Amino acid sequence: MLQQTRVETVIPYFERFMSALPSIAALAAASEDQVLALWSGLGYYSRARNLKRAAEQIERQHQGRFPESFAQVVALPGVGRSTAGAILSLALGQRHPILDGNVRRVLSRCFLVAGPPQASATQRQLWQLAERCTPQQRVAAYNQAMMDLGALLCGRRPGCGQCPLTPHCQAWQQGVVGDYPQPRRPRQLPSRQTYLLLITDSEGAVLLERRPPSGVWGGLWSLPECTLQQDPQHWCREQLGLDTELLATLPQSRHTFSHYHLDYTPLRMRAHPAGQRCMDAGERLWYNVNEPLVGGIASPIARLLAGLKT
DNA sequence: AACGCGGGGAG
DNA sequence: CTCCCAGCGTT
Repeated sequence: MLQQTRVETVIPYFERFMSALPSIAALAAASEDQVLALWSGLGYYSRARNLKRAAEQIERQHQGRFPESFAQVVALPGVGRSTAGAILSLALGQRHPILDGNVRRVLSRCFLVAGPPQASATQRQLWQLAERCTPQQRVAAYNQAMMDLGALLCGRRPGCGQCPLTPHCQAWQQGVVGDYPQPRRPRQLPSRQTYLLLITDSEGAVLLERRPPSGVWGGLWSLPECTLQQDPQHWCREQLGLDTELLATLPQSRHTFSHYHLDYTPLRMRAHPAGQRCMDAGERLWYNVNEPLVGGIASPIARLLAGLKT
């Protein structure tokens, strides 16, 4: 959960998740829908699918006991070098470096590591520094301290006056702390437009459909979409076999992903009871918005559904 | 080496 | 608005 996500954001999700699925066995046995429902709103949903796969792998390959070697831990789905190092150093005291956003910032400033942050040369240099700086003793305390330093003092507006590393920090000695690490080059995000169809039946249930297993919002439940060039009612008849009437056009909103903008216009539509064939192999369902989540729902979709609650 | 992958909080 | 967060997997 903490990959690319702030601690304060994670805490309530973590509490809820651990209450519902308190063990590796429970997670492995849970449905992907339940796991995604618990993850809904956190983003980067492949983490949730990988976490469940990791639990299954531990059950199958490690007899349900969490592995304790680096090679076995880093082989778990969704666990890379830094996460494996964090798990084994913090939980078991093993000597492994970590390199998250906090450590990257501290090391970049301390040792004047230039270059684009994502470039492999920069990465290699930072990992080498992380390895060389990691002590033989008290590794858990060291790694935790590096992350806390990056989070509390060595952030966007650094508090060098209180930092214990200033005697060693080259950026501070040269007065160039603000220049490190080098910022990512800003990218121009493309935008995509769509209608989101809020189709309700005579009982007020909303039609949801499952998104493909890969890509944005993979495996989550979402609303039917059609392009602005298509006629929504015609589209519903052709694609869903539903006779509909258009009730209202809601204001356009923008949802920004890490790599594009989604400009969506929600349409309130009512399905006429005549045609009800739109349940394709469990990939579509009529959802009562007053009931608990049936699976993962992305935040913008959840907000729209919440607007339908009675 | 570059890209895909969410959502939100802080400034 | 912009920036970036306890990064990883795929191509």
